[in-house]
Amino acid sequence: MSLRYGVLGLLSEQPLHGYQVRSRFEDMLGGSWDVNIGQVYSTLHSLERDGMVRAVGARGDRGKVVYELTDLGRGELGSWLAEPDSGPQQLRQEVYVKLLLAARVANGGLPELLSRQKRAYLQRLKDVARLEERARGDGKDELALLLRGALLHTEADLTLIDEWIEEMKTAEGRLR
Amino acid sequence: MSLRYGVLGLLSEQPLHGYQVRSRFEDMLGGSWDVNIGQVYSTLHSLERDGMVRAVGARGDRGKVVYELTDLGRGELGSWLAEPDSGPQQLRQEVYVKLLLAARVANGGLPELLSRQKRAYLQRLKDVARLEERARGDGKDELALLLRGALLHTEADLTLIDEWIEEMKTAEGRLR
DNA sequence: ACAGCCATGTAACTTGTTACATGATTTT
DNA sequence: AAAATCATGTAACAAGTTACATGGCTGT
Repeated sequence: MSLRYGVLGLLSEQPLHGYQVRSRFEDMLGGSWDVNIGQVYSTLHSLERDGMVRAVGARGDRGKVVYELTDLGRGELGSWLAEPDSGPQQLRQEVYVKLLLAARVANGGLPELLSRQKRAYLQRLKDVARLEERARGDGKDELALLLRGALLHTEADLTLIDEWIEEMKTAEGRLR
Repeated sequence: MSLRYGVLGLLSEQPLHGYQVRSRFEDMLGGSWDVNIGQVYSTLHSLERDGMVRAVGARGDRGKVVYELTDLGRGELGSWLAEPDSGPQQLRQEVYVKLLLAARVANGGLPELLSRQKRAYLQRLKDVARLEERARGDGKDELALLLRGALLHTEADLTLIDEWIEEMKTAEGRLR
């Protein structure tokens, strides 16, 4: 879904062809999403089918096909943007399922998994912090803000892991 | 992917049939994922095709088909559980794309979107807090921990939104 | 000439969603 | 007898990934 609206959003600034859409999208997200070029084209085709975009003019320069938003597409984008993201929190993320299952079926292995997961998060924290600094240096303020968000989320995951480890310790204590 | 491993994990405790898998899975996640029963069956079929599970015995009680883990499936589950969740932070979430696009193309509407989004998060915070209390009351400690995680993540999103609002104010100030 | 990028596309596949069809058993 | 729940499945679709095919243009 994100790519579909991403394409609409980028086209709302100016007409673009597929290859440009990809590079702008990746640029917008600081290269954190390797947008698949094949998917860009099928998204454009499906948007065209649905009357959201239209190919403008004949094939240009090197067989380029430039697309522009239709009124329908502009309206769709507008209402999507106006709507806040709700929907219940994603408990079904892979980590969560993994931790729950580990607690159920691999009780012996749980402490190791927790500490390994903690190390992975600490690494991610470093990576994200570095990316954020770079984005701020490049003057990409919006991207920097998003990376700040990623950092906050990673910190949340770390807190959760630490609390889990704590809880395991006290549960162990109760058993003795 | 989560459902695939979720099924493997649940089957590692004991053989189950499709309907049981769904109810255990939903129970495990506190009903926060309405697992589609059709998908449970196709996942079981695909796991069977890949040699991870096998139907045990003939059709029982009411046409029930009970599945059990194979050695291959047990091994696959084990290595998945042992591996921490890495992979770069999900910048490509719908909210992020939406906020970035709103900043680019709907500058006038951005403040409204931010405050609407903030209200949505505050509502989510309440919902999750209520779910967590209920889980704790029911003695579902692992689920309660996960919901605590969801709460921490929602707080992270709130912090991000607030920082964004702050940044917009100071940017406005610079323009005057 | 060749490597590498620009540019468009197709095919096969996986995960997940929605909706439907079928029938047995249990509860009201 | 009707409704709800248990139980298994299929079909059609949406979104995304991976891999491949094709050709033009640019720089070495």
